[in-house]
Amino acid sequence: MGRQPCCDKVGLKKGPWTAEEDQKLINFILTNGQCCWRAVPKLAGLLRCGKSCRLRWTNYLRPDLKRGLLSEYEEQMVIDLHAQLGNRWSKIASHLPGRTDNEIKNHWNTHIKKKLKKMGIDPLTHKPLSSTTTEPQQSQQKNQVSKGGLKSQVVDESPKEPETSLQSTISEEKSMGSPFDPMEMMMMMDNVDGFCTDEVPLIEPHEILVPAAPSTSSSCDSSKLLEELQLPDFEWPSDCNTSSDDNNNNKMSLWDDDDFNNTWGDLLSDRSELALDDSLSSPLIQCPTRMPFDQEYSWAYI
DNA sequence: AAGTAGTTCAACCGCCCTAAC
DNA sequence: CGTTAGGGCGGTTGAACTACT
Repeated sequence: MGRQPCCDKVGLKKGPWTAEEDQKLINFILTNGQCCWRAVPKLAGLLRCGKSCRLRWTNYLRPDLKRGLLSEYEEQMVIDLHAQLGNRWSKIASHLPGRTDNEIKNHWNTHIKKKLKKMGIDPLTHKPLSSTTTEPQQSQQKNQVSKGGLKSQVVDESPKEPETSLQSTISEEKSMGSPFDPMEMMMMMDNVDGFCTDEVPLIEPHEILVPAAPSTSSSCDSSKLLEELQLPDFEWPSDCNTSSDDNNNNKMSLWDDDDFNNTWGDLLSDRSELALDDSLSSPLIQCPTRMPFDQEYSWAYI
């Protein structure tokens, strides 16, 4: 007896997301926070499976995402964390604010792997290529194992480190005499960004945007829901079409980022065109208090 | 300019884990 | 305690883009 599919795939759309779909998803999550993903497509009016919505949100639409290539810092961080954690991309990503596991995985496969090979380092073992077994054998092994679903064995090819904290793994790394000192890196990032990534939990948008979401919100009645919410003062520009608007820049300083402006800005700028419920926009604009995350965590690392 | 090969990355697939029943 | 559903994760795919011939 196999598992039932996560959703009824009949009639569901696949492939690239359109701007309209993005906007629907964004509006829904801004309004309701992240609730049951399975219900999201239905409630948001999307012909997508819930999983697809979650992926789209976490990998692309989340406002706290950095876009663009990884910096030198981040790249080095990924390399070191990979040496410690293996292909546990989500764990690696959790140490890089604004980066997704998918993004890091892709970057690893397309850039870092090559880079390491060029440097004569085996990307799997992080040891000089000459001292490791040939890669074809390893990757073959890996494929066999992963297809068999025995993930614990896959992990074995990376250094043994089941669930130890980064701190301890870092000390191991230090004792191994790695030229790269991740602790130092963390300290540096701490200084640069004003927080230590280890200490700051990644903020989920529902925590940010719907801090007072009532537990009885199952009905997803936005007008009622919004009355109960104390939404942060996002001050969405009422008219984003005026591109060189300084006020807008100030208002959007949290996400002072081209990509953000290209995606969210564009999407939100034509809210009216899609005949959105006014109740969606007004609380966001009128709510007087700016949330603490704004100052403390600030997405300004973008 | 056209064709081909290589590269990138968003999205999908299928398995695993875990909480709820 | 077994079953089920939902969410999360890592691996893979394929369309779009770029570089090269």
